[in-house]
Amino acid sequence: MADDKKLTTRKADFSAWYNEVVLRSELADYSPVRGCMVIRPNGYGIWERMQRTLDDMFKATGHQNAYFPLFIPESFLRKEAEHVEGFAPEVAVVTHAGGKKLEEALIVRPTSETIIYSMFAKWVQSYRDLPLLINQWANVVRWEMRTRLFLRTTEFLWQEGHTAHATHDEAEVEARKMLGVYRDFMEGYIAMPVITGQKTDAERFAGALRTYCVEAMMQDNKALQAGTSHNLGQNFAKAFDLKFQTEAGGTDYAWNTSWGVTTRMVGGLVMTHGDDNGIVVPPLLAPIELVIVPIYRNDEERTNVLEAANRIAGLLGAWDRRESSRLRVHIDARDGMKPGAKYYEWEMRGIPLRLELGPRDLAANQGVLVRRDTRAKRPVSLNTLGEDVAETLSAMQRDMLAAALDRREANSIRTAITYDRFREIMAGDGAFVYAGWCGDPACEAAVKEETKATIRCIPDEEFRSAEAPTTCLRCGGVSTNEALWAKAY
RNA sequence: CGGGGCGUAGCGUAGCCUGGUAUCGCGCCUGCUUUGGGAGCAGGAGGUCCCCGGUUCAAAUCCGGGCGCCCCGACCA
Repeated sequence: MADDKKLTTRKADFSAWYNEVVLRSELADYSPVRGCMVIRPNGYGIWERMQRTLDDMFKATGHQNAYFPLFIPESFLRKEAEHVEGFAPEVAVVTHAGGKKLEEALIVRPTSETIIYSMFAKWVQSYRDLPLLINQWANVVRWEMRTRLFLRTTEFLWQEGHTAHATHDEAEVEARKMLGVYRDFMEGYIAMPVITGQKTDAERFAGALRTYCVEAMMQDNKALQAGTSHNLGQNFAKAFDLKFQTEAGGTDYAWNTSWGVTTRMVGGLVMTHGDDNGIVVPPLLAPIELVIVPIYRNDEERTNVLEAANRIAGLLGAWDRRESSRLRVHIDARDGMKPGAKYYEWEMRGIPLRLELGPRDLAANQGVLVRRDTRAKRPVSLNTLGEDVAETLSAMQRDMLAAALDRREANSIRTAITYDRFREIMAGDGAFVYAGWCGDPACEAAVKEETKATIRCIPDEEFRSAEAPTTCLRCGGVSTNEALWAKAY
């Protein structure tokens, strides 16, 4: 009777654990169409909070939202040579509509560079029209071979920022700035520490000059690319004739950037914080921060406890945490379900705090407060509950980031190792390995072939080792870059 | 696309070898008793056994064909 209630443990089978926990916490479900998923209210609630937070951050950095169409003329994709090569294999194409074959097939956007820069070309004439800073929230479709809930689905939700600038350097600053926004968001809200850095040519976005990324370590020591930001140079501007008159009176092609994060972040959240009891949602992203579970043995107690629960929920809901947001409180008043069963359910769903409230507590003017991350219980006075809850939530938010950071560093290797040792590590538990690279794509490819590990990025200064590696991990030649090597999702 | 597994009630499954009343658990509904870590009893609802064809008096079961899904690889946020 017990076994089917327990999750497969992370240790036994991380991949099976992930699938089960996503389904059982009701974040998402499979759809009738292969590779697509339905995002259920629990999952969408987290996404909505991610969206709202990021959207505010984009606005604060001067961006405006707009919306561009789902369908793009097939010919647009072909205008940028590298871009079409990168995306053609995974593009869904509409050939028939309105009962007729279309004269020109339409592609379902896999990303919107082509349609957006073709429109920018109409809107930009002068340097005075720059910079143009646009973001859109949208769905995109990429026909993937193998899919996994949230991590890789045929259709996914994302935001894509697209900007146009007068100079290369200005575009570069923008690309780096938005990478910083992503980092702040992931560490500050998802409590998911990331390494920032630059992609090698092999992993660079098709059509970009340079691609920057944020990479996070999951609990199986694999890397998750959680977001990317590209300096597109003038590649798309040239393809779509996005020109402007310069201050000096000449004409030049604009410099573009694009940057995006997706619903994949929800998967990152799950694999960063989840445990064998379910998911753990960081307080700032939790649709419900505190659930009150009333305990009673008869109608009279039920009436009293629920009355107290409602009073408390009302007070907490009005509790001002200085940023003038309200505590998001839910009372689980379902009858005929034992308190223990409710505990398990809310733990599976990762709700940050639980307040157990029974007759004995009321008599003592207290409740029992339980943290989801540590599952630690402690009695709290009802007189100071607002302060206690607010403090516990911020402590939990901090502790979750710290724990994830500790785990990442404990599973990172910065000392020089032989290639044989590297192979052992990648065949075993995996790790983030900081090691030298000669710069030759052939070495990078050979490592991938032999170990499944890839260069996740050339880490930014702050993440590099105190002493730079001197030799290439694979060939032993002179290292030109310190690289972060890991297996990836 | 290669390898593996699986399609039987909402979910998980037994039955298939050896053809004959479709099994069990969870969940769901009703009632009563319960409720401080996954409640108990009683009653009840729920099925194109993935699809099409064949063999047979009779097919979940045997035969042929198809479809779908999941897992592992090659491509990718």
